[in-house]
Amino acid sequence: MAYWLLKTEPDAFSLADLQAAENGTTVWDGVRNYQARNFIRDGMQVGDKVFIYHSSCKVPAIVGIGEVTRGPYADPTQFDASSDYYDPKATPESPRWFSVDVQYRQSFQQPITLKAIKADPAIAELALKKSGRLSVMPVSEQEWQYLCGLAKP
DNA sequence: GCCAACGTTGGC
DNA sequence: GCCAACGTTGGC
Repeated sequence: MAYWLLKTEPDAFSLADLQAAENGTTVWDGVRNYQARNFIRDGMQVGDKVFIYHSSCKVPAIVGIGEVTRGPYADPTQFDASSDYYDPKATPESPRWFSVDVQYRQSFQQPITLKAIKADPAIAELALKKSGRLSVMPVSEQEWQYLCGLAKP
């Protein structure tokens, strides 16, 4: 079992939207970055825990937790010509992009803000601090436990 | 809305 | 295979 951080823009899809979705579950589609794709395709497994991070908003923060409940599998939007995420070079035989299903687990009473994360030397190695633009990134078990402690003081 | 960081594309 | 141009991300 591994731990991850997934970014989402709350204006487009928030943790509350995940909670409200059917079965509290959504397809995490539209990842179009190779490094992020590799983490999904080669690293993610059913049962993995994910932090949900809100980006491009007033208070960027880790706001809660979800769990991988299916996948990884080929991102269906890459084959959909009407989708913003359509990729004409992808085929079902050799898909280029991958998705997982993510199910809602919990919302933090106290979100862990990017400001707090940046100011905390205990998590200096967190990928979020180092590679600001990656939308899927691994989190170590130590980082996971530490951050959960911050969220529920 | 600005701009820095950085990934991707395409000409050579 | 290099690298300049370009586009996107995302904090502020």
